[in-house]
Amino acid sequence: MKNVTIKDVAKAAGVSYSTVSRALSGSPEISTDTRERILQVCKEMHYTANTVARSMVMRSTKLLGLILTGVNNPFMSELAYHIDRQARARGYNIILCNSGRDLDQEKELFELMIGRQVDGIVLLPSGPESYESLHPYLECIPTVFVGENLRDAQESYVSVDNYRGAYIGVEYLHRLGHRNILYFGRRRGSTTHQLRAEGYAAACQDLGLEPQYCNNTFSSTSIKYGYQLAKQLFAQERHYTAIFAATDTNALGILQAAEEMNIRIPEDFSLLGFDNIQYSSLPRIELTTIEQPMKMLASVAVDSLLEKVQNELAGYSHRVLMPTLVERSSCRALPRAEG
Amino acid sequence: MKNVTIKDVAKAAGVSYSTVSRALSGSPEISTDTRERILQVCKEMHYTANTVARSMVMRSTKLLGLILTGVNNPFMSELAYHIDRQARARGYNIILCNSGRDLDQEKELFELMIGRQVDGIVLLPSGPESYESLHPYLECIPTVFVGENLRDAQESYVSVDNYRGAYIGVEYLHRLGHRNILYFGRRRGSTTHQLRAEGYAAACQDLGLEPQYCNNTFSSTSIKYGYQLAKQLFAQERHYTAIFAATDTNALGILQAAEEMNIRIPEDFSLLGFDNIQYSSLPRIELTTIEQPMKMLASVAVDSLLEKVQNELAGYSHRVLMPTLVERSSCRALPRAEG
DNA sequence: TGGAGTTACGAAAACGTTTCTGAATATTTG
DNA sequence: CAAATATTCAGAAACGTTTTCGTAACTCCA
Repeated sequence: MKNVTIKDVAKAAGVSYSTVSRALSGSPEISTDTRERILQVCKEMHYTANTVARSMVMRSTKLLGLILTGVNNPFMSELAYHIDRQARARGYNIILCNSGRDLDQEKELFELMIGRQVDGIVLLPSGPESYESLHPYLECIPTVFVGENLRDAQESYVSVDNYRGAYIGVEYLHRLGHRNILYFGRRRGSTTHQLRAEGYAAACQDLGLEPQYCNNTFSSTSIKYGYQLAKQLFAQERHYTAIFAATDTNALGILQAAEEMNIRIPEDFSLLGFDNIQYSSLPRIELTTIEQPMKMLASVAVDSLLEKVQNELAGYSHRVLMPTLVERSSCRALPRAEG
Repeated sequence: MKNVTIKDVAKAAGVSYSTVSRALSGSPEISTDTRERILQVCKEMHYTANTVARSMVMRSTKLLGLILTGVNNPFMSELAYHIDRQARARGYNIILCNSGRDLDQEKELFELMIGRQVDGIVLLPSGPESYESLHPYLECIPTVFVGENLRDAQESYVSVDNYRGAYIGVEYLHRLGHRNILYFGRRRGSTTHQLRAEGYAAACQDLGLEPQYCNNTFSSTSIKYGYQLAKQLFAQERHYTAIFAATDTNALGILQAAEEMNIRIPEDFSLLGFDNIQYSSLPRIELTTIEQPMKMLASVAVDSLLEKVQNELAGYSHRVLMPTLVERSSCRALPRAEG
């Protein structure tokens, strides 16, 4: 079962090795009985074709690079899972690379992947700067950006409609009777965040609400930053009945700060997140949130990447998916008196 | 920047392509000035070596297969992250494959990886059956099992000392004054679970405690199963002051059931987990648990795999790491009267 | 200055496939 | 039944590298 090549099979079957190749690839230029004889010999000898050699001549590795900032992030690991499933269903395998949210590493990884002759790259970018930073590579290798909204960039991307997501979030809180909704989290830095903030502002405008923000508009998206910012926030007087957190991780930080300061959610105020990472559905967390359809995101990402791979002149495509609200128990309806 | 080969460089530099190869590989059989001239041309032409072609002749792809049941599991994604970091530091990339805890898929993936000529495989197995099931492949390709304790199998593995982990868990609860500790979760099916149960039993014996189990000894490790089993359990009278859950996911299920039935933790009973997945450190969860040192696990796994890869006749190695207790807020000391 | 030893490089083989070209045999057709 | 056509296979080229082998050209010492 070790290192048996197509030549060994050919010798054993008494044919030339090109004939074996034809038998294996299902070419019509071969008689049925010799094909079956060869297939039989292949089975007996435990022949496994050498994909590397095939890649050389076919000029296609059937490999996709998956470059992300860190699989240990629950959002990314979920995406990675579905991307692998979808890719394998299409006959591809994926090479996983963690960039650590570092633009230089990201570049290095692109070079590495290009050297490895991957057929395409699925990129969960470090940030909006990635597009600029990777520009020279993008014309060498089919790439699809996922998660980040590239707007009018000349490159394929798949993302959720962050603007609309924020909008329906505000609508939901409004429907529950909330009239003072604080937006918590980044408002610029990435298009994702910018669009969410814009959607929030637009909904407020349309519903006649006064937009409210917390002072630090550049905080990171980690739980810890959410926690620190929330601590600051809770030291001040509350003028809101609901908080709309820009990400679930931010919301988790809020939860932690609230816990420490004996603030009850949703009794003292409602909390709405964005993303629906796995954490959010855990017992005692039960975060109401706007969901990114991860499986669909992954599926569409792979599909539009492969479209580009298989059709040189396919150009780029922008796919924007609809987010949906998932209700759990971090938001409550306000009594009529306050509405 | 597209498809420039070593021959193109050679032509541009006015040398044979073997000379270019020598310049790139740092061979001493070349004069310093031609080397530098060639390197310069390489840079100008944006030459990137074709790793696939190199793999063919070197008979090494510098690729490792990573086969696990699902990266969307927090334990695995954490491990995957560190495995990638460690592998890349050693000059390897990893191909990620999700087996879905399906033995047939696992086999298929092994065959696929062997066809792809990966240098070795890191396997987070579907279960203890994997060893038997994969036996024919294991002699074809260097493999290291991680997480699962293979005991006296003739194959490399890296795992935590599950027996000892359970033991120190019981010791800890005993120190807090608990004398009635219920063991919650699987007791057989995987060596991991078997060893944890054995460690629990041994500690009870040594400390003069009566071991207690819940009836269903074959439940799965998911949150949902933990939840269902806990619901059953809480319908009965409590004879314990602490529960030792076999896995953090089981503990999460317990938390959920307790929440629903208005049982408070740690006031009504203490809860101790095992694994220290990321979830466990979240606000409102704050699970005290026995930690598996993931980073170390990953690092040792890659190291012992590469040892096997680089030295044909290295044989196998068994590495067992020490778990540690991490205290959060799901356990409390019992008042003296009860101790 | 001539032969031995060293240095620097070109030519060619090899890695394991796929596929193109051509030829031998089998089959059909006028 | 001969000629045209189809079918089936062998041989060889190609993919882009690394490395072995061979050989010019150079260096060194007598």
